[in-house]
Amino acid sequence: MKTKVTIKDIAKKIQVHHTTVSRALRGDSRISETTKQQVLDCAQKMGYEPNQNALNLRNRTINTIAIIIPNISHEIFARFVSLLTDHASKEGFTVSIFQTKESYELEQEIVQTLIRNRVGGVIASISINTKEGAHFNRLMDYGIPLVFFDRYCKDVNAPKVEVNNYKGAARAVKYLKNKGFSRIAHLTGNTEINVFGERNKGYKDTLAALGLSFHKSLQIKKEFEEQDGAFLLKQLWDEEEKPDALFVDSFILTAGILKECKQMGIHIPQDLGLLTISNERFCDLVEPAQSVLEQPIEDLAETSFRILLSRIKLENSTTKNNSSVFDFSLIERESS
Amino acid sequence: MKTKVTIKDIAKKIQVHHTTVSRALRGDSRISETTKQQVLDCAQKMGYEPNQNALNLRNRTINTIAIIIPNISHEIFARFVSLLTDHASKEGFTVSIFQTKESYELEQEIVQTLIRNRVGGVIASISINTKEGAHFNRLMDYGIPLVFFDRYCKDVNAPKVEVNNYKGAARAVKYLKNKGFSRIAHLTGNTEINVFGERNKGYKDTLAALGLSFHKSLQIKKEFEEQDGAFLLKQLWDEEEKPDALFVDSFILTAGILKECKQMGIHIPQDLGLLTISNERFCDLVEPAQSVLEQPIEDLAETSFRILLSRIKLENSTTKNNSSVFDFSLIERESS
DNA sequence: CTGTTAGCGCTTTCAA
DNA sequence: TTGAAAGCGCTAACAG
Repeated sequence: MKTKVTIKDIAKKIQVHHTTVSRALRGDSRISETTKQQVLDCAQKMGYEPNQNALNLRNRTINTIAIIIPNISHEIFARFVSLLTDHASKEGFTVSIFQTKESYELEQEIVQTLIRNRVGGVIASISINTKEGAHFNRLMDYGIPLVFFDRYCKDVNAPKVEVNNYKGAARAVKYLKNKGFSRIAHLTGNTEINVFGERNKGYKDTLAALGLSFHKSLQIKKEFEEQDGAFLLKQLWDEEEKPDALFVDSFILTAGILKECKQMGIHIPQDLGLLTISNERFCDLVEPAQSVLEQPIEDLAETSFRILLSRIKLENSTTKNNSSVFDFSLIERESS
Repeated sequence: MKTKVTIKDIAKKIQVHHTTVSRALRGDSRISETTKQQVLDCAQKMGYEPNQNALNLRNRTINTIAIIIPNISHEIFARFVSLLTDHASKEGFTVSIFQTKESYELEQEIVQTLIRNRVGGVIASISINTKEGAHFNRLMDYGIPLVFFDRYCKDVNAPKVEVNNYKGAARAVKYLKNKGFSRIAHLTGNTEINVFGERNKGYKDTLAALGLSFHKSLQIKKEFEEQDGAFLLKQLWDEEEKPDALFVDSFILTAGILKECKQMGIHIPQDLGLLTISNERFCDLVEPAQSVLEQPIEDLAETSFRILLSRIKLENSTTKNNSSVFDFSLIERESS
């Protein structure tokens, strides 16, 4: 208990100055082999571990990067984090994960914590309730590199790594039309957020382009929950003109919809086609197996990290704002 | 860009000593209201943020706790982390998450990183490949409080928060027998790990107690993957005496099993009953809806944090080793 | 090859 | 009510 060994302890032990110990520990070439060995042995024996806080303070450089996400228990974020951690640890970085729980206030607090900790870099996907990006701008004022992925603040000038949501939605609508559906509704989130807004725009534009007159966009302006799906379905079913297919922005909603359909005796895809944006594993296990638009998470994670790393290394390049856009993959299953 | 304001900058600005600034910032009662206001205003204006590294170094106390888990993309861990973060942030702690990816080596590295960072406390669930707990003992040597949850090292004397795996397995076997199944196989992980070992023991003992002669335990000694489930099922089906029910330790395996069953024309639960230990959402959406043994994650998270917090506060109480054990919930659905 | 000095940003004595 | 001095653990610049 209470083994807190410092370089001074080692120094005292073997009768040299603590700077010598510091040098030996870092393999400075100017230290004699004998003392170097002595120091190393002694450090080993005493169970020395460098104090990272002291190093951070001294060197003003921190090998920790932080990820800010709405909720780790969404498959897409969990997998993104997992992949990103792999990349980061290969480069000697430690990754800390922070959840906003879709709260603007919490997001601001988190960013403040990161500034105080002077983290080396930040990768973020903003909460559904975030509109203003002042907190992220402060982060960059402090010289902390920032990269957005998926969801971002329009008023923050940071690199973005994202999926082409407009194109994806267009593809979804075209696909559903080809499958014989013509009354397609879109269940989405707050369209003031880039991802939902662009999907909805892609949806609307494509309906128009294809000459489909039915259109109905329902927004959920908070964190998605299963019951929202059930609620929306009932609402749609109460109306005079029902949809014959749904383009859904989250599998959580689809889960609620599926359960409600079972209750109401709605058959999928005969009565209602479903196409969901989702990276959930097990989408193919549900009944019926769900068609999905999948994000290329590997690409997103790899690219986000690569861009962040380059920013961290050339600490000052504010100039070019290299962003990346990838495409969804459409996976056809039984639900459409 | 490059706004790094320190208390000295503020001090210079308003012509006082930097210690005065420090005091004012922390609301020291001995500072006059006027200077206090001046300092606060100035700090605000200059965008001052305290340097947490300096604080940590100075105060030797860190408001960060770390969670070590095998893989964040397992629902149970994701939800545990999510809940724990909530509790921690309420108490002013920041949570960092680390994944071992079921690698012993990575786990050791992570623990070393945490020692170097002098984190305030650690909550851990060990990797499948970890047998020795020397690294965790070093952590405690450094005076860093540790609490295990779910999976732990037997040779480390730290509080443990877990589920009664023996009892859960016993309950599973009894339940399956009551449902009319008699040839029950157990698909599990490395039984040298506490959770798998105890489940397997509970399984075997209960078979014996109930007078069931068929018993077959298959272990997967690495991270579970879907294909393992398919593989194990085929293996079981090749044998002369087939099981009529499976007690499965992870939904990932069950996913593989379900797909293989579909291919092979095995009907569930008619040909084969299934009961899985799982906290996956959407277990009720798959076909057929899966019966599960669920862990009380809320209790686990809340208790783990509470114990850790008490350890952090009374930094020295090595004496009483308060652990907790909870029970599984059995949720019956169509698969059994 | 090794020791001295100074300082990263902050707080805590001890004096005034 | 404020200032001066010292130090948390470490490294870098400059001597020797």
